[in-house]
Amino acid sequence: MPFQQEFYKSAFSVDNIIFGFDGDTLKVLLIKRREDPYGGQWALPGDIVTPTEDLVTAAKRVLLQLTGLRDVYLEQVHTFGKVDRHPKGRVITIAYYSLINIAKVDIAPASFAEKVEWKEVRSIESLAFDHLDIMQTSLARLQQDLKLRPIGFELLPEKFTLTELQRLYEVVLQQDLDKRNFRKKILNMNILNTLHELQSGVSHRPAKLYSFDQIKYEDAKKNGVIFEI
Amino acid sequence: MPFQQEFYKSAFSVDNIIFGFDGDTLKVLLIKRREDPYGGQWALPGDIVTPTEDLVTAAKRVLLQLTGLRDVYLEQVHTFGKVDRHPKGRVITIAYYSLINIAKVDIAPASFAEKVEWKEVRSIESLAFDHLDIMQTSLARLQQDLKLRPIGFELLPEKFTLTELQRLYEVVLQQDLDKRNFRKKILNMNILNTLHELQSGVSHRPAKLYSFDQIKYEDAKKNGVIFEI
DNA sequence: GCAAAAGTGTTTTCATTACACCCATGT
DNA sequence: ACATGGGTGTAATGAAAACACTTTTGC
Repeated sequence: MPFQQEFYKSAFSVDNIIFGFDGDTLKVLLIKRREDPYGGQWALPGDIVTPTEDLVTAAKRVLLQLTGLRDVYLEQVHTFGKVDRHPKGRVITIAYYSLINIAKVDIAPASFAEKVEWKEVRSIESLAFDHLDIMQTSLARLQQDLKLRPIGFELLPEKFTLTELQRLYEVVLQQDLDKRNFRKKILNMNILNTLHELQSGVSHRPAKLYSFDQIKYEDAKKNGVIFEI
Repeated sequence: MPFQQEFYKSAFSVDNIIFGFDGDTLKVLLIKRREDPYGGQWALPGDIVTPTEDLVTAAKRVLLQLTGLRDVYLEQVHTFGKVDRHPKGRVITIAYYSLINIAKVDIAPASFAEKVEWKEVRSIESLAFDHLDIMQTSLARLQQDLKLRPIGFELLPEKFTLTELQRLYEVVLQQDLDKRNFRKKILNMNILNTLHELQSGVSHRPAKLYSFDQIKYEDAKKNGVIFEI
């Protein structure tokens, strides 16, 4: 550890809450820490922000290392800075959540981690540092954002069925939604492209595929359409 | 400047967006900086967070210094950390907004400021550092929060009239509201005490005074009442 | 008695909710 | 032919919006 850090013992880091959806449950990407403090425990991936790097840049760097993905939906959540939150010194951390299409990712263990794994959000009971708190705060924020912004699509493949979309909302918000009302609401907003293409490989009537259209969304917004689920 | 700071040139600060309402306009407390960088310019009050101090503690300290107030409504907004946002080195800053009753305050210039003044939010066109951006982000957040949480009262005297409350909402949200509908909505929530006391010193029919009741609010919330304006 | 803001209900409009059956495909 | 999820419309309900006149006080 360089002298000035040893002395001043003050630094800032980013922590990433990387959400993924596998069609059934909401997951978050965790690492198993190799070293102390909290060696062997599950934690959120994160890293110290270097002196010449913007906060988002650092968050994107961690994300790229772990998932190989660029251009990912990223949102700053909150900054956690309790004096004693890190046993080795003063580290305040800025939390970012990101939404990724879980199928696109082939996760690669980073050097600082023994393992990297998708864990079901609902099953997580403890994490290193104050990461459980951070994760819960981020989840609450995701739930809030999901209702008011068209970001759910970030968690799905580019082409998706309305049922898949609905299921995503149900899982994240933890509430059941009415099928007909849900479809009406989404389709009336006019923010989706109806692809003239069907689901395949299912043993029932295949569903129509849709994709989110950013341009349509901007247009709709101009015309006073307010996204809300 | 101590050696390790000179060397590492990395620090974190808090900046406070202190909102006040004078019955007519929304104001924010600004300081005129005494020293460079940005000497002579208006800025948000803030300070470096010491190594042994929590973030909220630092924010409260700045607030106390400037206003003499403790126990103030305080909310973390966002963290600003662009590499070049501070000309003297790397300083990331955590923004907190607070809501205070403007009448309670006798503002005291802090040592680092030439002047401290309430400025109309709408009239502010530039500030030192990235403080304009910070202020605008905080205002947007306040507007959002004001609609969904019973925090408007924090900006008013303990006893207030419904017209005052309505005016506050109109000014902050920048939209007109219907008098009867507004009253209906607020009173139906059952979160106010009707004081059996009237306004005095006005040259028209005096209005009833009300106060916000936290206990009533908690009760209402339990019964499924959702605060929304 | 006039100016100024306080106070008060009803109707209309619109958005949300609740709800059940036929359809297309794979096995 | 049966199992599985896909796809569709209407009526009922409740919340939000629109709207105008009387009341009380100070001057």
